[in-house]
Formats: sequence, C-alpha cells, structure tokens
Amino acid sequence: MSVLKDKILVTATDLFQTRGINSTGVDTIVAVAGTTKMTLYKYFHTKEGLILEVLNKSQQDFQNWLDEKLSSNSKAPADKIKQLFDFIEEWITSPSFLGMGFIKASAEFPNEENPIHQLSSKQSREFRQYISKLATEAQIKDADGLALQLSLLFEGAVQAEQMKRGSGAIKYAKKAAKLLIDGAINN
Amino acid sequence: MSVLKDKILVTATDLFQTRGINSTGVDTIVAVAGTTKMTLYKYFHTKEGLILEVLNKSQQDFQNWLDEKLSSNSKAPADKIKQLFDFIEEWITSPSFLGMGFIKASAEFPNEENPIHQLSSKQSREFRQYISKLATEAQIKDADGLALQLSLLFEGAVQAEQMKRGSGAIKYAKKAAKLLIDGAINN
DNA sequence: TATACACTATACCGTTCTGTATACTTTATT
DNA sequence: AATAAAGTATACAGAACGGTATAGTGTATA
Repeated sequence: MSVLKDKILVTATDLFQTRGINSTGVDTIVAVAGTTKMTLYKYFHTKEGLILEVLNKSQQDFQNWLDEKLSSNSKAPADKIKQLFDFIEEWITSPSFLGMGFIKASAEFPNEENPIHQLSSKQSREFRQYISKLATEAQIKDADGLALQLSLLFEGAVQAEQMKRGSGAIKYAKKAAKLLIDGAINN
Repeated sequence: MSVLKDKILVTATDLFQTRGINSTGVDTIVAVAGTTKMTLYKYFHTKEGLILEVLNKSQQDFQNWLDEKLSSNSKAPADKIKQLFDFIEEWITSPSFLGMGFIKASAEFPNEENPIHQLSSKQSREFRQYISKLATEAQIKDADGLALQLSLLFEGAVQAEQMKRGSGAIKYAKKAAKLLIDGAINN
C-alpha cells in the first residue's frame, strides 16, 4: 500500500473518531494528512469509499490485536473466553482508544439501506460470531446466547466510554461477563 | 406550547432518528413539518438549540413512560427492578421505537466539550442513577454497581436494535439482567 | 376600524460541502 | 534523453448548509 494512501487512512480514522464522520470534510483530511484532494480521490473514489475502507481497517486492526492476544496468552479453549474481557479492557483503557468505528458509524448513518450502516452491522455481527466460536470451543451449550450477552456488555461499555472517557464501565462489564460465563459453563 | 413549535419538535425528532442529525437540514425539517424557517428560528434560535430541545423532550418522554409503567404495575420495591427490563423490552420492541436520542447524538458529536455531547452524557448518567435508586429501594447493597451493569445491557441492547431492527437482543439482555439482579439480591 | 401578533413566502448572504479540470513539478525507469 | 508515474497547486462547479431580511397575509382583540 502506498505510504500516502495509508497516511490518509490513518488521518481519516483519527478525525472521524474525534470530530465525527459527517463533520469531517475531505479538505480537512487532506490538510491534516499533508496532501491534496487529487491524491485522496485517486485512492478513494468517493468519501463513502474512504469511510468504508476506514471502517474495514479499524475492525481488522482490532480483531487482529485481540486474536493475537488470545492465542498467545491462553492455552485451553475455556481460558480464552474467560480472558476475553481482560483484553477488551486493555483495548478500551488504552490511551489511543478513541471509540469503535462501527458503533459510531451506525449512529451517523441510521438508514439500514445505507452501505456504511450495512458494513457496521456486519462487523458487529461478525464480532458476535467470533465470541460465539470461542464459547463453542469452550464447550458451552448456548454459545450463541452467551455471545450475544457478552457483545451487549461490550458494546454498552464502549458506548459508556465514548460518552465519558475514563468512565470505568469496563470494570463492571468484566464482572458481569464473569458471572454470565460461569453461569453458562455450569449448564 | 405552540402547536407549530410542537410539530417542529416532533418532526425533527423523527428525522434526526431516521436520517441522522447532521444529515438533516433545517430546510428539510420545515418542509416536512409544513412551516417555514422563519417560524422555526422564532422558537429555536439555532439548530443546536433545536437539537438540545429534541434530546430533552425525547428523554423526558421515555422517563415519564417508564416511571408510569413501573409505579402502576409494581408494588414492592424489589418488584420494580425485577420488572425493569420487561418494560424496556416493551419500549424497544414497540413499532414506534427508532432508537435512543442520547446514544446517537453522542456518536455524532464525539467531542466532550460539545454541548450536545454533554447533554447526552448527562442523560445517560441520570438514567443510570434512576436505576440505582430502584436498586437502593430494593435493598441491594452495591446498587451503583448493579445499576451500571444494567445500563450497559440496556445501551448495548439499544445499540444492537439500532443496527438491526428486530435483532431480538433485548430478550437476551433480559435474561442477563435477571441473573445479575438475582446475584445482587443474594449478596 | 385600528393594532397587534402569528405565520407565510421568498429571496438572499456567506460558508462549506463533494468532486473535477488543468497545469506544473519531481522522481524513477528505460 | 525520453517517458511514465506520482504528487502538488489551485481554481472552480454545483449544491447544500445555517441563518437573516423584507414584505405580505390572515385573524383575533380592543
């Protein structure tokens, strides 16, 4: 990938998170990235295309980071799901955390026909399926049910953190997750 | 309140929810409401003022509805918190439900210095305090902790419903809430 | 009948938005 | 030395944005 294309992606990701997507114009993006609109539109045909790529890259970064953490720290399948919220806490409390792209994007583009909304919805669903796979491997019977509950806690905690940085919500989400996981394992 | 001011408020509420706040211009609002910009700007001095009033009214409507439901259906304090998610489910699955204003608004205005973000954050906090009061009256020791957990489930379920209408997430949020409440009561 | 008031109609201002057209510069490759 | 590619600089089109100015209409009250 071109160094400039990457710079635009990184810059847009940051600006979208800190100022909002609709409130960030392409002129601002290229000014901060230190390039011009001609270059931006060479790599991204429309602003919508740029938004979609930003969302995809953000989610890939998160999933890759989480997957790497889980596979290098946990051996037994049951440990993975138990440690899930430890790593989620690490992610959310990291100083570089500015929010989850797909959560904000789905709010800014509420129409379910909108491609950006659809991608956000897909990413949320895929993350839930990722948790469900962890639960299945941990021999949990109602894996989908537990995964949905954990994803609610996750998205709720992210939402709380986006509203008020340093809310500490993730600590309580972790406690609730432990209770739900233990309950699901013993059934 | 003037009938026209109310019409503008109702129309703006609907448009903000279905199209997004930043994506809805005042021209669109007055056209749908069947009035003119002069009238809108008579009652609301700026678009930001309109947004703030829309948020306030939406939250008041929700809180009033919920409070009425709880006080007319539940006698014992412990019943109230146990039935909380029954009514939340009724609210979320209602056909007229289009999302929670303060959740979407905080995503569209991510800057914590922004008045709209601050109001959203305040409304989220006040709803959490409302749950905490219910928990306290039900003699639950860690009322604040339980309230925070329940609010995470609530906001997660709303988020899920905003992403995909009819997701059914609230059913699982209810189950998780029951588990958390029972756990908190027995401690 | 005169006054006040709520509201409409419409044109406009300045700014910002996405996206494009044109011309130029730099650098690497052949 | 010639060519191609990548990027810059800048101006502009066309639309939408928030907000205002001005003139006129309809209605109720004094």
